[in-house]
Amino acid sequence: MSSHIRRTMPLFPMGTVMKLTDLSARQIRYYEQHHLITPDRSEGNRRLYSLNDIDRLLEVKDLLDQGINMAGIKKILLKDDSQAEKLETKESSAKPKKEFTDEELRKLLRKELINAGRFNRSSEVERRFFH
DNA sequence: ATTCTGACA
DNA sequence: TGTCAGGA
Repeated sequence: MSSHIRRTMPLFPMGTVMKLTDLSARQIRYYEQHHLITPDRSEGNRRLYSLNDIDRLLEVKDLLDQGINMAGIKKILLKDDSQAEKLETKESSAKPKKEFTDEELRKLLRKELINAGRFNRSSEVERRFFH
């Protein structure tokens, strides 16, 4: 019931998302313009992506690798959204999409924690991935 | 060093 | 989509 805040919490900068998804910054920003993702912004106007954003980008990459164009991807993903909303409104949300192994996340997140941890000590992130 | 927006030889 | 400029 609070997993939502976790998956929507703004966590990673562009560089990390690029490595995690294997997509270029250009592509990632392009998909945002097409409303496939809506990352938050830091005070310095830097994009901050959530775990949901990562999952969404990986779905986009899958469809892309399948030869589907932006129009098709939008149709598929935006349809998923309307369905997900109807489910949430009905109390029954089920979206188990863990595309990463804990090791992968820990490795890529360690650097984030070194920085974020400096300001946000013993944060939600640390408890989630290192305990 | 990293990311951002706008633009296109 | 890549890539470069000019800022933050």
